[in-house]
Amino acid sequence: MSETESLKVNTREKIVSKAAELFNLHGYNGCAMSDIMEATQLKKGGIYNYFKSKDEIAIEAFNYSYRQVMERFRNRLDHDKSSFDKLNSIIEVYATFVNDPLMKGGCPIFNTAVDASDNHPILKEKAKEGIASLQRYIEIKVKEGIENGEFDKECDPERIASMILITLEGAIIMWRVQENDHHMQQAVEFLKDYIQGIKI
Amino acid sequence: MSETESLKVNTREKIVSKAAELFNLHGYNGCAMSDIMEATQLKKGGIYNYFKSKDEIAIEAFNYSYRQVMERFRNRLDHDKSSFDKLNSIIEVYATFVNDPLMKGGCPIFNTAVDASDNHPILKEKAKEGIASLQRYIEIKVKEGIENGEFDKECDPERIASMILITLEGAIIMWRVQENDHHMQQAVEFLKDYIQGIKI
DNA sequence: ACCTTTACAGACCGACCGGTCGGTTTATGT
DNA sequence: ACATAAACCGACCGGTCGGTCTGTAAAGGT
Repeated sequence: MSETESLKVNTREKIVSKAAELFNLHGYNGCAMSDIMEATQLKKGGIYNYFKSKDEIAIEAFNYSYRQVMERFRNRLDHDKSSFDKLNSIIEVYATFVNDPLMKGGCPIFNTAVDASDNHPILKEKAKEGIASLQRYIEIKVKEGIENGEFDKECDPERIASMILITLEGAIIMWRVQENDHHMQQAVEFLKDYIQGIKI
Repeated sequence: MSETESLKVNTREKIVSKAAELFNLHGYNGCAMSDIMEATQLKKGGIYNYFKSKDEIAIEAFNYSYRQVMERFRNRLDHDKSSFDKLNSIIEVYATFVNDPLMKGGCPIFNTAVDASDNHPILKEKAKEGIASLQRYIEIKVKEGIENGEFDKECDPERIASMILITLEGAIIMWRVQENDHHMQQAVEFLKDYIQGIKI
């Protein structure tokens, strides 16, 4: 029983993780069920045994990716003492996304947002909420920095979080199109200066 | 004869301009021939009388959009005397894209880049080249500013052009997802400060 | 040993996609 | 008025999509 269940969970998880990667690389419409079938080495029946629709897979894949992103942040930020280091780490984690084999195609939250902004209301809403909570996450780090005297009291956490997200998002797009990470390097360099500038 | 020809041209142009709008809003795959048929009030045969494939329409639509973007820049920048004003205008033109009924969905060059970065090599290449030339366009304005003594000789035109594009691109994405232009406003505000900073 | 449940296969379906093509309407030159 | 050609229609095609359903093999419980 427990053996069966673990097998079930593994198969299901395999579908989700493979689908998450495919969706991140090619988008929702750009990835057909046949692609997921090939990636998971399963046939139609095997997949639809666990999910009732492609939508359900996509939503679960997004949740999976979201958790992965947040986990990366937490793992990395745990080692940082100062709020400044935490902001720095957020930027660096994003920069690593673009060439990371475990998360091909850049940040899945951003990619979902771009991909689903038309033609898929449910995913779009999830991406929208994902980005909003990402922004809150950064805002909190800035606020903590203000409270513990690291950052200038006059700086605007909402604005700083917004600029970080905008810049990284833009850089990821540029990287995808131009096929080199020159823009991303520049974005990282700029953002590091930027947060240096709010230090007291 | 001339009447016939003008009708022909008009129909063809109507297809291109409507398709350009649809592609900009929903992407290549997100816009079916049936959508273009509905928008142009033509049936299959009417459209395929002018174009031999959807691809051909898409490519011509991109060229059309590209010309429109550049025309806007030229029209606006003609009124500007200084290089600083020209840079300012570029930023403002981009900002107006997001709510402009004549170019719904933001900058078509950026949108094509995002939309076609997978799954459509030809369009991707065109968008890639389009963005590259957009960057050169901005670079030239910066260089002119350096030469005529407006901007700091030490500033890096390539870097500045890159930051402008990254920031605007990111802001457009944010606007599309979050459905408000708050991020765009912030990006514009930031960029105006940014180019203010390179003034001598 | 038998029965139930689960995991998976794969044939099949209707909808829709981009694209073709023969027919019909409409405008033009003579 | 008539012939010619361009503009346009709409039925139709092959292919692919997401999704369904039935069959089967294996595992587990009793």
